[in-house]
Amino acid sequence: MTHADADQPRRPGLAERKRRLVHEELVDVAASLMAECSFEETTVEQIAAAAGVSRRTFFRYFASKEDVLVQSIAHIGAKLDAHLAARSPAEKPSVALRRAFDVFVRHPTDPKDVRLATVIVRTPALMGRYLEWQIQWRHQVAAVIAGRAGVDPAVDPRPLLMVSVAFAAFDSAMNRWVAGQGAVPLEALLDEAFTLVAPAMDLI
Amino acid sequence: MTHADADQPRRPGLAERKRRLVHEELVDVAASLMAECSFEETTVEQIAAAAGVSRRTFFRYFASKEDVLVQSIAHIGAKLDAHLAARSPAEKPSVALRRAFDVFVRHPTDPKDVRLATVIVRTPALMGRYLEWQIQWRHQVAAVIAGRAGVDPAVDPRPLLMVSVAFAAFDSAMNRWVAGQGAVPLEALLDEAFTLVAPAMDLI
DNA sequence: GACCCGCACGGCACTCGATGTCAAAACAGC
DNA sequence: GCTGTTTTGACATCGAGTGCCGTGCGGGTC
Repeated sequence: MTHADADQPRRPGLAERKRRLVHEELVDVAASLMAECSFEETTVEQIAAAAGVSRRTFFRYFASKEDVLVQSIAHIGAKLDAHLAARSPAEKPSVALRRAFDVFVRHPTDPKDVRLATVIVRTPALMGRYLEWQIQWRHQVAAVIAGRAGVDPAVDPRPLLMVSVAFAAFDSAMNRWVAGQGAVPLEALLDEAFTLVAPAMDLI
Repeated sequence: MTHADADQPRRPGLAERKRRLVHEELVDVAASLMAECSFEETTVEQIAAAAGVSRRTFFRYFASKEDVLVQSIAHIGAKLDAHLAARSPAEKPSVALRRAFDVFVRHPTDPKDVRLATVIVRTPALMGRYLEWQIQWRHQVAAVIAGRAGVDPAVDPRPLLMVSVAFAAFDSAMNRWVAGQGAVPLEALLDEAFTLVAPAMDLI
């Protein structure tokens, strides 16, 4: 690690802060290596060595090689349902859903986010893992939508369908965002995509 | 293999027919084993042994363990764009897309299809691989949609968005289909889902 | 029938991702 | 400085996936 451990080790506990540092370093090193070479060509051995830890330690921080990059997005997506639940039930679903996806936009745009998204989008294996997470989110968010409409998501297909359309819009925006290398703000792309498919999000 | 090689070895060539037989056997055995136990617990060793071939031969038929099940769907999905291209350009996109997805419905319903879909849907790793394929299809089908509307899919986000909505409807129908174990015909579920989101498929 | 060519198969060895085990090291609190 | 807990690294193991080579089988030629 670095030498910057000499400031106040007070608040979050020193061990915890070190752990976060190693975590961050692994993500950064991995994204860097995979941006240069491909995901497949980059081995866990290389990532661990570049971060200054052993291969075994790598797997104590991440369950799989894919997780090094996907976990960053995964923990953001886990907050989606909470953000949707915080919106007023009076809002139209299309508006509430659009606002819930603001959890993914950062101000100002972090170049590392663009790099991360780029590597994921162009690597089928990583996209696969990301989409696995998306399925979980879909059901969670659909449960919230069903709740505010007072229907049962197990028998009524509309909540999940509405949410799936929202994710289709999100993926469209994300793809255009990385295609333009982050030049066009993600917010604008989200607005455009969500507006186009809004009718299919207001099924209830 | 079996002893049933004594009929006319005329048309497709004997070697080719033997190869198809082994291919089919591997898919069937794999789906059966993975339906009993889980996908992860089932090893390639077991599948190969149950099919009467070596582990090495298994990988000459399938590039990966996931492919044993996903490849069956993959080769169907590869025909999607062709079926869409065969529709009249006068049709509304929502109708043309709905009809294109008829490539996935089989008459009568094959119980093996339901089993296959069930294993895939409930196994995250397999869903991931399936969704990787879906991304390819999305772009192919979007190219056809863009072509019939005379727009450039590289700059206009609408074709891909329309197709993504169609796949959201398809996935919804597929999920309900396996949830009901094939009792409700896939056609009816597709009709219902496509009707609900039709407005978002007629963007051009 | 003998020979040869092509091809699919099996066996072996190897890389790499992923996991369990264990001993040494780093840390926290006393 | 000592002790109990946690973290780490080294080793071993398993399964997925791949390259290489020898072999057996079918088909074609003389």
